[in-house]
Amino acid sequence: MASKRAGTNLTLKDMIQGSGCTPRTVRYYERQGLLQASRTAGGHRLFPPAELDRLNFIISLREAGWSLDEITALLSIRARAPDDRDACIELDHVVTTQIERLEQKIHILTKLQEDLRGTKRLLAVCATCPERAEPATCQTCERLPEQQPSGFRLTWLADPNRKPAAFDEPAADLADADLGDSEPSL
Amino acid sequence: MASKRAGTNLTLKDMIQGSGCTPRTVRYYERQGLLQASRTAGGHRLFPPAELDRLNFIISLREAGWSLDEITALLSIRARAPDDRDACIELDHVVTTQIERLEQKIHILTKLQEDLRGTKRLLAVCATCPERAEPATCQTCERLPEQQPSGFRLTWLADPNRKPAAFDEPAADLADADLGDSEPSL
DNA sequence: TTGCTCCTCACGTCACGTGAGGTGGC
DNA sequence: TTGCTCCTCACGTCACGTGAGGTGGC
Repeated sequence: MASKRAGTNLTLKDMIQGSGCTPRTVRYYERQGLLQASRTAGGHRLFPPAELDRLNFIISLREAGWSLDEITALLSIRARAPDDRDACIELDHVVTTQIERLEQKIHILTKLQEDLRGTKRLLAVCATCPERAEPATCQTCERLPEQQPSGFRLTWLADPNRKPAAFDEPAADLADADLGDSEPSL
Repeated sequence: MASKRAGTNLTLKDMIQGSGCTPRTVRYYERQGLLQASRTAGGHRLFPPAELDRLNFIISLREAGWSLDEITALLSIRARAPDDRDACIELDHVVTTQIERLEQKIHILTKLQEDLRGTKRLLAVCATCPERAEPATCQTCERLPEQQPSGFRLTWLADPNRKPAAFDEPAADLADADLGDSEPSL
């Protein structure tokens, strides 16, 4: 009743420093019931050390694209299940599904990373460009390979005068037309 | 003025099928100016084929954690830059930073995946548990290794009677106390 | 005692989702 | 002509962010 020092417990600051997230996020998670905290006499939060593990696990799942509701459900499977056999089966199912979802997500991010590495290589070519070219003329530049990463095509070769696509014409037509009224399109 | 068939252009449906996202997302991106579309006489959207590439690139960047504002900025770097030299330097900088951010994110997701694989292995052990045990007693189970993945600890070993952490006591005390008034904590 | 941190409202925002009610197009 | 898709409001939601104004604690 009197011994309410921080003691072995963690303050909000400890939680921030141990996780890298913002104070607002920690408070929000506590209000949503994802984290549990006691209070000092002055109303400051005190977290048991295990809550930091829990916070970091929650953050990882958020990075992986889980909603807070999904995370809440995962963390309460064993408590909610009628018995441990059911809980074990359900947990295994959720975990298995998530491992596959992660596989896909990692695949997408790895492909994006490769695309950006390729983009960087081609930008290095353009950095030594002998002429001050327009994006439209870059599209036929013989210093560039036939196949280019989409990051390069979309950031470097895209027509800066992208119009509202009002006409039913192939993109090739844009290469030698409309270079007169150039507005950087803000 | 008259030839407003779909022709080489893509309908909303084509965009959905080619990207896997929802119609709402495509409409939202168009309204935000991230995608461009013409309209049929009846008001239906028509997208130039290149917009599908753009959409898929946007989706990848969203998966990687970019905001739509960041994506808009990236896609307009060359159009906004005073000249190509500047644009090239800025693009290279953004791309380089993003490659590193992706490295970190992939690392986090890979670690989570490994953690979940370990969790799955231990759940297989618990699935053949000879006794109907409580989470608290599981914590000292000799069939489990000393070090356990955090996913396993947090979903399987966590005290189902997690209390508001009102006392400044180590978690170990919870293992052999308070098993009387069990409420599944909804 | 000072300064930094913490607190609670309350409103804002980003990226969409969800109906409601009506129209286009093969 | 029927059915499926598309359209635009308009309001809701999720996961926080952003001040405003005040208090705790080493």
